[in-house]
Amino acid sequence: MRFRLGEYVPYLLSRAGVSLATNVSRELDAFGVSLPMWRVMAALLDEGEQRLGDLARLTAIELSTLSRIAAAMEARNLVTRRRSGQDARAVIIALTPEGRAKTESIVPRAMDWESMAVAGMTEDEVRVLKGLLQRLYGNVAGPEPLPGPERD
Amino acid sequence: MRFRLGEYVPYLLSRAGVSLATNVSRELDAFGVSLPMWRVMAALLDEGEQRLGDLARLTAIELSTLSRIAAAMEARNLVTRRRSGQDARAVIIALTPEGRAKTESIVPRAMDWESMAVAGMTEDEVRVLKGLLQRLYGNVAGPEPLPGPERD
DNA sequence: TATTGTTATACTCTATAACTATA
DNA sequence: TATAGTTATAGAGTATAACAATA
Repeated sequence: MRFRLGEYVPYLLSRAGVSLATNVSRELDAFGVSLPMWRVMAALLDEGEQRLGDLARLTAIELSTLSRIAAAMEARNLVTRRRSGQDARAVIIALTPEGRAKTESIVPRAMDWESMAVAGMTEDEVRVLKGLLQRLYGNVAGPEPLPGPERD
Repeated sequence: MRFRLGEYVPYLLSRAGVSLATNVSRELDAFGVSLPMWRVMAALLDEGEQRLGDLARLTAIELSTLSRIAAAMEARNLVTRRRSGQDARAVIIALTPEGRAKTESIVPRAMDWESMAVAGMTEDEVRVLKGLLQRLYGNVAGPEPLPGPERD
């Protein structure tokens, strides 16, 4: 059984993701935010204010890393951090007006990055790609480490 | 225009890639190799010995990082480094017999990781996913930074 | 001069664990 | 006791640039 790198899904996924992330990071320099910061901003713009832990899951950023990123973003007036009223242990992260404005200024470029990534694909192919990536994530996400090759 | 995180390809790609990579890294601990090392080993197993620069492109690992990884792998007898005969500037990286044996011992588990990632997908869907990821990579790879939203 | 790698630096993210505050 | 975050530390990858050897 030969191992075919060019047909191996984890490789194809990683390679595409790394290359796209590298390009996007470079573009984000012009906006003065890092890629993880942009992910946080995009998540907050779409989903509204979030508990830090939920934001970590949403962005796939490790919690302690996100804690520091959130602190840096607060220092730059992009987000606020406040204790939850319901659960005083939880911290709610929310976009400031400045953060929202900056995020909205990036969104049009972000759409360009997506267009570039899927250039040459039909709308239907893009839809299929999104669906498959969502399903793949569902298979590999979650607290369970790695159940096994089949999940049924 | 609302920004839909759950429909945004770069996000879906990153989220899936990060989650899968985290799982795979954890599994690779048992083999005593890091994820970047496994990528290098898999590339060498499939494509044969490579110049360092080609290996960097193949694995999407930054060149200076790969240089250090290759040194570490050489120290562990997984690969050899030798100067190319045709171009004495170039360094050829090749699997040692031990490196090859270790790589081949990982391959079956690697196939499991892929199976887990695509669980629930038909063979046809997997084929489509691979094709789309390859095309996406083609759109975002290359020396050109970011040409624009359309490439025609 | 340009290219291939190596090395060094500064920065960032991850993994882990210890710790605080709250539930 | 368990959970939500914070903080500290060690390890590793990235970006960048300076450098050596070769083309």
